[in-house]
Amino acid sequence: MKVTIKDIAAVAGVSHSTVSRALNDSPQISPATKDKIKDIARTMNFEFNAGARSLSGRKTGNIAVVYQAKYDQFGSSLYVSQLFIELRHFLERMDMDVILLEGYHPDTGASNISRLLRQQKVDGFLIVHNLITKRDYESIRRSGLPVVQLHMPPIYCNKEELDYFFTDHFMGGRIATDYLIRQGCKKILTVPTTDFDSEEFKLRTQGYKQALEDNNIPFKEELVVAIDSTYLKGYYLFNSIPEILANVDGIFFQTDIQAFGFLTAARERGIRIPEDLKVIGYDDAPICESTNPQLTTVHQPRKKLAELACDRIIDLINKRNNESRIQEVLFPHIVVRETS
Amino acid sequence: MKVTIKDIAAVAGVSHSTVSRALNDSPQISPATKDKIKDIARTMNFEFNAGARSLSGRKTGNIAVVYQAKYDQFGSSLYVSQLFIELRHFLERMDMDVILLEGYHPDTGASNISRLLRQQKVDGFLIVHNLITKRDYESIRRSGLPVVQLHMPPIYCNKEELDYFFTDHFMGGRIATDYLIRQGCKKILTVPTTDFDSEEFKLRTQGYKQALEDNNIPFKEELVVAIDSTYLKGYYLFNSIPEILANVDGIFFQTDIQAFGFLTAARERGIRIPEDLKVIGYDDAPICESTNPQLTTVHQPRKKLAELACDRIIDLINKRNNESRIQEVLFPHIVVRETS
DNA sequence: TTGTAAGCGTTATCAG
DNA sequence: CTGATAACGCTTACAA
Repeated sequence: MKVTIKDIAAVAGVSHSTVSRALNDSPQISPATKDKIKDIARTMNFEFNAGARSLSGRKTGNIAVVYQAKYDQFGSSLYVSQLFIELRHFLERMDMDVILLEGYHPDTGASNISRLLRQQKVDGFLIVHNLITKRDYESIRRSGLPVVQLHMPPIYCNKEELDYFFTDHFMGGRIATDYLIRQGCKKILTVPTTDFDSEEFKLRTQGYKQALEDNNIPFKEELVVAIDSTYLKGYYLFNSIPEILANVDGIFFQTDIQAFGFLTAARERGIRIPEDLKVIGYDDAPICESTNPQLTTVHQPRKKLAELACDRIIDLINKRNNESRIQEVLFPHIVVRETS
Repeated sequence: MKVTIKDIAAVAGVSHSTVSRALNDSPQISPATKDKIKDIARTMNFEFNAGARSLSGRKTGNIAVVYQAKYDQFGSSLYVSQLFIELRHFLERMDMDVILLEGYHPDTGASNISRLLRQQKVDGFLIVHNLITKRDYESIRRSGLPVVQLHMPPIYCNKEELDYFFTDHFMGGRIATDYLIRQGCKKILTVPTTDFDSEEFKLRTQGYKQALEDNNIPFKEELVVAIDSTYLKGYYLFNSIPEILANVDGIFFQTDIQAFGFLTAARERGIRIPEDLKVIGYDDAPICESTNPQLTTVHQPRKKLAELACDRIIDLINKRNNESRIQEVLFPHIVVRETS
């Protein structure tokens, strides 16, 4: 039923090792036989048996994408889920399958990374998760498998030891704030999220501070108000901090969904945006174009990020340019729409 | 470095086959040695080598989840992505890894199902996709691997041949409409999506018709208006069909996100909901609680669905109760909130 | 109840 | 350039 290299060998009248070499493009096979064998393989609908291949020391054809499930589909996880679509997209093009999982078993807390390593199920790790243990990074390193860290720096591992592709969250916060200042805002509120595990929001807030300083605007602690990354919390911001909002002329929301909720509430109250108050979001989620007015936001180059990460991990798997780490921090940029 | 059953055998002072049997819970091994071996395996941090295991005819430990990527994160794919979280959740508890992929290669259109089959990379298929070819279903059947169809019936395969777990979309449309009628609505608009590939919306519309008929309300073609499953299309419904909306006292949106957009527009126009107009959505997405007023909607039992499907595929993989198909259609139910 | 040995499909080493 | 052959780690008759 299943066709193996031996079946092909029989048809081609050669040994199975010749078939293996031919299909793996070994230089020691003559072009003629190579072509013949490849033809036969194609017509017989041959695919390498994944188990056998991995057993005899070659690739599994699988990449683990390790992420952190957050159950709010509308918060930061929205960005991650979009990023994931891009990742799978590139990997599929390279004929890699994706094993998607969380870092730790939901019940036992056992490390999925260490399990996959011992099972030898994958050829590399793409990590979109900042809370992987030092121990796990070390296990991966000992195994010799490649890791690429994505989106955010790890907390329990020195990032210099890794290949990584991040977006510059500090710069994101800075350009967002600077943009509002250049639009004439003087009293700017920033709204990070209450997801305190994520370094990214701290960085955006630092960028916010930096922009204020650059423009000689004194920083005020009370103008940093963290709320959950949900529509509803954005919506009810007027209820939770009315005095602050009354004295503000610009808001930098650190996720789009918060801004979305806020915009709805603002319109109900007749607040004119951007005339009375300018608003900028973060992520450039598809939802931005849906708001009314359409949301000005900070775009994170998720597609580029995914592409770089996939190219890199494939290179590492194939031992190309693997003597040194590649570490890139991409700049976000502002997408000007109607709220600013 | 990697620990194998031979290493364990050496420590335990038995043969590697005894170790294999013990760890696989073979009845022919004495409880004493079994315990001893399991202990050693645990302390040595042993895991079966996935490649070797699959080669020698046993399980890969992988399940393919085949879905259809839709790039609008806020439409029907939202429901699917939530369903996927539930699926992975259950499978992870059973120590299965998930290979998530689309049915067909984005560039070549080659079947991923047929590839996985030939590569022998997975133990079973969970299909959340209605456009898989007949040919692929046949390949799976020939391979002897289990398939469970989820959420929606396949278009190119007779569903009676499969194990499946669906929600009853017809009934969903019917109860939604019937509920509006019992709230006093007489002229009810329904808004399916323009995703014409998906049978589910046709079924919901049929359910809508049935409810009208049950209540002796004449069906009118013009009261079925398909729009994209986006916030914005919902929002602009007033612009696209003003006359129709003026003469309607209830709306059954077939996805929540459409209703969400509509509600925003309605409030801007001072339309009182539910007093002037009652609205019901579909899916019970997290966003429902975020709308103002909160959206009454049809809840699809996604968690239950995921659980049933995972249990079933595990049973099938282990050849339990596999003589006949299990086919279940779950009923959705209404979650009453504030728009009705 | 346990051990021995063959075999799964592939790659790699060594001859020729 | 090609063919035998061993090896990868595991399961499973078959023997004991």
